[in-house]
Amino acid sequence: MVPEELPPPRSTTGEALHNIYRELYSHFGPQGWWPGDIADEICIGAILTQNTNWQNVAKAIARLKQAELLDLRAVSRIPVEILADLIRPAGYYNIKARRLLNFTDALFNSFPEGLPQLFSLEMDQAREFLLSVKGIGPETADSILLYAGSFPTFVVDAYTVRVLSRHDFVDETITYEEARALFMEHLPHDTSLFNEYHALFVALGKNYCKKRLPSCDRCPLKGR
DNA sequence: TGCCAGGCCGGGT
DNA sequence: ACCCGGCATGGC
Repeated sequence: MVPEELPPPRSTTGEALHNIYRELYSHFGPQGWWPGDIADEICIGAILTQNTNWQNVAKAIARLKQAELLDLRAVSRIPVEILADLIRPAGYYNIKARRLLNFTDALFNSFPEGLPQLFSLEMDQAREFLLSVKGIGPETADSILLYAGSFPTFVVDAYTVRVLSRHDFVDETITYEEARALFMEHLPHDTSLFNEYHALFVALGKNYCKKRLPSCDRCPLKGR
């Protein structure tokens, strides 16, 4: 969603969140995360990228694609040891292989038709289901809902909290659900807005708001 | 070279 | 309800 389409904010918090979005968007432009990718690949990527650089995840995804396994039904049939070896470049490969199979097992047991059936639920119910899978926490669940299911849920990650706390907008000890509620309560529930906004936080965190080297001199949010 | 990356779980307080 | 160690590869 382009910032010009934002409806007028109804609170000072909403206004601040609008302004942050406008500034990030004008600086980085639309990010277009996972636009044409199929839902299966997005779910797999969401699990593989847990605490991991996307570059490494891309290597693992390429290996799965090469093996014709970029597909949840196919993944569900692979022995865990083989899967672990395939995704090795993503790091934490043993635990992530187990998590991928936890997900496909739970998915096809509860929803024989797979993702379309899961995504036919109400968002909160689909979220509950995802959170019940061992290895899927709130960020992974929200990523799957937003980027694979096109549900309007806000994805909070380490970058989000770091950016907001560096600019004294929230305390750095804020919980996941608190941070998510901040966005859900003060922004329109729009999938394309939440898609871009999350990706913009990542862009800022990677390029300016790094963990070390707080060289915020050129930060687009400088002074906010 | 060491630090970091688009978290989450399990055991201990 | 928090806190912390473990999980692992590859890039800068």
